[in-house]
Amino acid sequence: MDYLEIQKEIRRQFAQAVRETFAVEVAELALGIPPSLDLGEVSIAACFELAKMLRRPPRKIAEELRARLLPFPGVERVSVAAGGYVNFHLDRAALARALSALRRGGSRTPQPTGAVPPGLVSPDKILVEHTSINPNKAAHIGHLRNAVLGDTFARLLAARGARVEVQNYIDNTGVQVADVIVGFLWLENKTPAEVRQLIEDPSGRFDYHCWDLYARVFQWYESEPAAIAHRAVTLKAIEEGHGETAEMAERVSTAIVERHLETMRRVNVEYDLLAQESEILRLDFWAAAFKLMKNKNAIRFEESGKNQSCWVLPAEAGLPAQAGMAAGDGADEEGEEAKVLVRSNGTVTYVGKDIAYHLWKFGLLGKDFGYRRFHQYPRGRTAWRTTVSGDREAPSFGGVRTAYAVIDARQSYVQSVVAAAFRALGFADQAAHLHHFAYEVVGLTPACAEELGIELTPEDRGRSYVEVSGRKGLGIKADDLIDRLIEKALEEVRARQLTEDPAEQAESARIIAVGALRYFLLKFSRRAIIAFDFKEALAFEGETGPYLQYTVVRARNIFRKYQESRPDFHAETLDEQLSAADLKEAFAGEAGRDFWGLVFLSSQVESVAEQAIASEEPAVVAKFAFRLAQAFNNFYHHHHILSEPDPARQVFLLYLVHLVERSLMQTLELLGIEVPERM
RNA sequence: GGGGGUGUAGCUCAGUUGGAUAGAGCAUCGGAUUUCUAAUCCGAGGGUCGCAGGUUCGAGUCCUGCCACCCCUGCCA
Repeated sequence: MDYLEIQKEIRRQFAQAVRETFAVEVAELALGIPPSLDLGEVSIAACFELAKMLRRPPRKIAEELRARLLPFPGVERVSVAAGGYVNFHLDRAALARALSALRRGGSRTPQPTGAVPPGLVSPDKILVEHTSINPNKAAHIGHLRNAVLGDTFARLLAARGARVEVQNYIDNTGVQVADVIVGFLWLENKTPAEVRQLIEDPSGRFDYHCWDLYARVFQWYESEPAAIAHRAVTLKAIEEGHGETAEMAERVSTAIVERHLETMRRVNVEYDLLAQESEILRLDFWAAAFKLMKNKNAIRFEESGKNQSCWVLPAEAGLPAQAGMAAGDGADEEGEEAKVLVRSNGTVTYVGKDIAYHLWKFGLLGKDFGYRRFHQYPRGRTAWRTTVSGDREAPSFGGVRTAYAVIDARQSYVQSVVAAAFRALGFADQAAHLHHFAYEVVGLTPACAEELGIELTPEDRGRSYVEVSGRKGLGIKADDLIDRLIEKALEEVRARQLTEDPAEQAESARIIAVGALRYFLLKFSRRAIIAFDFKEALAFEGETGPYLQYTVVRARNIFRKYQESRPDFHAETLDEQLSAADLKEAFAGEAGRDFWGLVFLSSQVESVAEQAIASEEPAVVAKFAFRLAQAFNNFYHHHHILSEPDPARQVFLLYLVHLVERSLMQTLELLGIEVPERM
């Protein structure tokens, strides 16, 4: 039995013991870990609760239960501690053996992939939507946080056996794209041919050009308010989907999407499907959703009032209370406010389109996209893109029972509107499986902002962070940051003189830079606002990705060196050289405790992954990886393995190193962090 | 006005669903390795867990009321 199985068994048997002894049920039995390994590995505090119910001292209850719990497979003994904790002391040799089996043959973490054969709509498939950047300019660090969180979450789900489909929503017909097109047409006076040339120019960076252009368009709108009229005209042309303007928008947004995919590929993020708003429009997804909502009376046409001539989702539908001003001023404001889905001019709002998209995700729309291949990743995955008429050999997408949408916390209200619409339609079950994976934005520390040449007010300087602004062109572009990280990592790699080969140096620098970045973005819980600071983000020491990578390299160096004189050696066979009695002895007593601590920690990878999924918190895995690495580094300092004179003990130490290396490696794969050959 | 979030060491943050003696990293100071690489390890100082009540065997964690900061509250997306 591995750790997860033992936990499950303890829950079951403890509940049963309580039932049989006291004829009461314990609900949601929480398992803990005692403060010291001497007190056991699994603890239950339920007896304090039971004491009240049974009117008996908790310690007595614990004692009574303890007697009933043995024999227990995988558990050596059960003890009662402090006022009434029931603690389980696991059979160390047995757990180590189970862990070896679990870690054998390298990582069995399946790659997240959602490619399901056509026609096979899968209710157990899980959809993760992330990234979803407006395709009108280069990606920035906030987008990286979204993508890395979503990608890591998808990896976690896949590692726990789920079939995962990763979608990236492309709002290619929205205002933000329109604004950039306005810039090309009226600020730069470019013809479609010239824009195409700009896209294809290998010496420039099209996404960076758009970044600046977008900011210039906003300056223009501010200095000449009349100019904003161009936006509506352009947007209308894009939505209608024909003519030169629409073609330009299509070309520009596709070029930007390609840049985004490349940027994300650099940080080990891939997608299965790009779901585009243009197809939601062209294939009348909205019309289908609209009809559905009308038929089920989920929405209402307003004859009067401030939303006159609009179709709205009424507040009664269960919208969260956000509503208007207090009625005290005598105005005829209503206490509750409805959400407009169709404007008085007949156009649909963003929320409306999002409802249609989400209905499709759950297979509730009765319509489907066409699909065409868009990008082939080197490791074999294919990113598909929605089209009007599709490719016959395309796999099926959507039609899931559970969907996660990684969207920043500012959009919580809008996301709750989508769920409310689901409930109003009678899709309560689907609404409950529609998870808004909310995370906080990335800001800049005032010092960092000033370093970038952003002028700050004295008030701003006092804040812990300042907001980035795409409209002002203020922020840190993802690729610039990655470049800087690689540059710094390369300096460090060269300084260590481990290799002369420039290709290996470059590869190591890339891996280290990406590891540092991904860990930096993952180590904060998703509700924390990250105040970005170059010093912290570029750190390679302490609680960082490179620290984790270095730990794995250290472990591997031991084997590398050991193997030099023993070419036939295989770490996989170490397990066989140790009997149960050997293991039992090695983990016993004062001396064995630290060894055992390493194994016990290593055995928690799966349990930590489950916890991260349940709490939708990838940081849990990041923190765990760091703890495991720290424990190993401490061990590494205290035990010199290659010079160990006792051969039996040396085998055991090698065995430990191997277990930790496999476990840490598996954890890093969950985090999307690679490990270089040498560091 | 209403809804949501946050408040823990000088700084940046964890805190396993209410449990056993509040923890890391950075920064500061002091130590360690002729050895499997120091991108490492050990140690020290540093805390009114925003404030005040409450709930109970037990509260950083839950409930109430304040205070501070942030976000949302569009016929923008």
